[in-house]
Amino acid sequence: MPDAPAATAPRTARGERTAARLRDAARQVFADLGFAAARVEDVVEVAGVSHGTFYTYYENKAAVLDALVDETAAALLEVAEEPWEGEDVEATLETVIGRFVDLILREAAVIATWLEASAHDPHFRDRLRLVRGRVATQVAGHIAPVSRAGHDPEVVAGALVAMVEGYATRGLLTAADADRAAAVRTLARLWAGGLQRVADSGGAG
Amino acid sequence: MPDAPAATAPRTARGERTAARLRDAARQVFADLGFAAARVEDVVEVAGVSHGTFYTYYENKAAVLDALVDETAAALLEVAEEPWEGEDVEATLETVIGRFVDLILREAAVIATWLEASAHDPHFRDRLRLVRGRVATQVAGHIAPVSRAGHDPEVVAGALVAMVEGYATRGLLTAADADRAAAVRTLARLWAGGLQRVADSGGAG
Amino acid sequence: MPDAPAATAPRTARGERTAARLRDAARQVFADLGFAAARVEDVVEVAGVSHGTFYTYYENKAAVLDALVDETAAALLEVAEEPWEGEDVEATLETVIGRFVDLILREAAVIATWLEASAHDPHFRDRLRLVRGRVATQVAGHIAPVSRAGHDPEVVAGALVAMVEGYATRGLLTAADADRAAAVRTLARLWAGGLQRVADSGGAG
Amino acid sequence: MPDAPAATAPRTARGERTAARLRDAARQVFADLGFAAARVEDVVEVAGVSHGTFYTYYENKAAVLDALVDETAAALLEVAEEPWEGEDVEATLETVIGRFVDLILREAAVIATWLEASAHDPHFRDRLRLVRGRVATQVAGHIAPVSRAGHDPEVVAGALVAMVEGYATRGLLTAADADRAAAVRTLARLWAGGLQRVADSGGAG
DNA sequence: CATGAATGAGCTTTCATTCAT
DNA sequence: AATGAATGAAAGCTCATTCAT
Repeated sequence: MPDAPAATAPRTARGERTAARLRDAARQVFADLGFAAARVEDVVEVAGVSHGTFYTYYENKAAVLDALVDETAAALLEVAEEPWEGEDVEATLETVIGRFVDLILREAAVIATWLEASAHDPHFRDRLRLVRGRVATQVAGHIAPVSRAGHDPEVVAGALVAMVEGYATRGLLTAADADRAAAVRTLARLWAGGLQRVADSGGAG
Repeated sequence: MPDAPAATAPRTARGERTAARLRDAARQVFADLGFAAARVEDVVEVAGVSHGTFYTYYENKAAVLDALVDETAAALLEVAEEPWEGEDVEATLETVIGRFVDLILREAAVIATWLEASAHDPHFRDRLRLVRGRVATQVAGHIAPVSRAGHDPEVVAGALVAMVEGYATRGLLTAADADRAAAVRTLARLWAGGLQRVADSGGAG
Repeated sequence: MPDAPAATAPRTARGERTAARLRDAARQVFADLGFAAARVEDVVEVAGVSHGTFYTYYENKAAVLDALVDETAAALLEVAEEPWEGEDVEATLETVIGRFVDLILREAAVIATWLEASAHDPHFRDRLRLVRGRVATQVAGHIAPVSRAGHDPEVVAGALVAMVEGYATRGLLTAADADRAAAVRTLARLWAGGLQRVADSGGAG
Repeated sequence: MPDAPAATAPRTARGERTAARLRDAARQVFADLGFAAARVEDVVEVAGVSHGTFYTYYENKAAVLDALVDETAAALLEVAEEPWEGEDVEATLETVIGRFVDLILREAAVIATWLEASAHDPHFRDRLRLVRGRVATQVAGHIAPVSRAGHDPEVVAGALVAMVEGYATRGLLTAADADRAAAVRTLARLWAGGLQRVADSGGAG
């Protein structure tokens, strides 16, 4: 990562396939065991390649996670940058929140591992801060108009984003699709009501 | 007898003091390095005892964390069970949220380590689920009256609790006390507005 | 996958050579120090490999011993299953006993370690019982014809086998080959005489 | 043992009782776990005394075993020195062998531990050789008259003693008393027959 | 005498990483 | 590119032994 020059980028299609197999395997192993407990051996076993091959493509365990985080972070930023369209506030929020919830559920394994690695690795901590900050700033831009002085839009946005991320990562939404839709609707109502309140009242109370 | 574990509960005041020193040291080391990177040697160094002494009181690294989690979990449940008093909804919420935020900030190191350990250790994952569930249930009991059919009070409570926990654990609140107060006020407004909205509208709309 | 043990069977000729070197080294170290006092480090030092390599092929100290016991047990059963040929009883017994004595002397190191390990490890105790039982049963089959009612052939066989095993493992036979031959002749006479006596007299007398 | 001056001999009746409790506990723990796996902690737990108390009476684990071996060795030598009385050879042998078998069964735990410790501790190996040698010499003295040139009485005695010791320590005799008596009778017949044979025929064959 | 806390040497085991094939 | 054997640093943990109370 900061100083990792050894692993060569795959030059052939076969090489790219192997690298992808390793990423997929890592995603699965991290989901099952977490980052700390996962061993390179577990990853290569699932990927069906030999031990040495791993190091042809990735410097170390952190490097695969970093590659997975690349994908997840890009997807998060993409969703964050999509426009908020629609007349009805609640409907708009439902759409936006739905996108985030879907993405978070899809990337749950990577996100959980990312959070775990952040606990001891400054590199992942920094990336997390960066992405969370960008998402919050984007959201803050959308809600700024409705927020009066006294309530920092970044704080409001941070709190609302934390609500969605927190709820989605708790593992309570895995089951039926109806549950997901109902929860998203509830989250949208909470956002809408909360936003209206901070718009109506200033910070002075 | 055949497989009696080495670790025993301290039988004298001196022993209890040593165990407490180890817990304090662990709290600090976990905060600095995270659970995965922390070594037992780091803990005993900070505690100023020998390597073997650690194992007199704790089976392993996870056992000290478990002891710390005992304290934090008890504190969280205690706060969750305090009554919600006061006429004004927002003022009440501010008090309640303030208590949680204070506690979470005070126990930030343990909570962060607990979350990290949950990624690979089912024991900590279970404890986390249990405590979060109990807190959400308590909150759900308080807000049920204002929640109409169509919005599961547990979902609403879970989301609001996630917001507070998420916001407080992001490390954005460490600085000035004024920041903290303002953030708590904002969170209270978001709760109040959100709660009112889910009370006014059913789940169908 | 979650709990795949480190030790694997060697997949190449080079690996098999290394595993064999480790077995040879263990045999020697066990002979010199006994099982309890032998350290894995002693074994790898003699084998001329690194510490980690040991664990590539054997889970632990007991696993190498088990591999050595595999060989010794097979050799014992092979000898036990050889036919008893010859007209003259004493000559036949001398041949058979000679085979056992030779084998026991050759495998003395492994047998002594096996006995030692049996004192605390049920696995080795079970294997010992199994092999001793099989040998005794084979011998019992050969002597049954000369054994009258009242003397259980298994008891007679067990006692005679114990005599040979006991005598050979006492470390009194290492010196000259003439000593060995004389001792074997004495043992054969004792068997022959004992067998004739239990054949002539019933159990009641 | 060779150089162990620290542990003081108990001076009071209470002290002697504690020392005896420790010996009894050690006997039991050694029987259950073997010498290598037994820990001082296991012994003190069974004895119901504290960890430190152990070292008031015994230098270390080997010292308690040595104390137990003192008792067992004395009992063995005492039996070995008893006169062989009786007209009938087989009846005499039955009496003598019965005494040994009884003693060995009674002291089985100590003997097994003694054998185990002999594998790596020269002190116990020497004591074992000494006692076995004395017993064999005593037996050899009794059987010398019936043994012709060509069969060393010490070899004959060693083999016969090995038969009894081996049979009695295999754990096949624990059950009914009738079994024991039958086995002793069989062993006596085997001795008698073997002895007669080596008396009738010289070493030359 | 008895207690049990404290010590620390020493062994086991793991696993990321390198390297010869 | 791929393989898997070999390495060795780093922890983990145990337990005999000492010592303050």
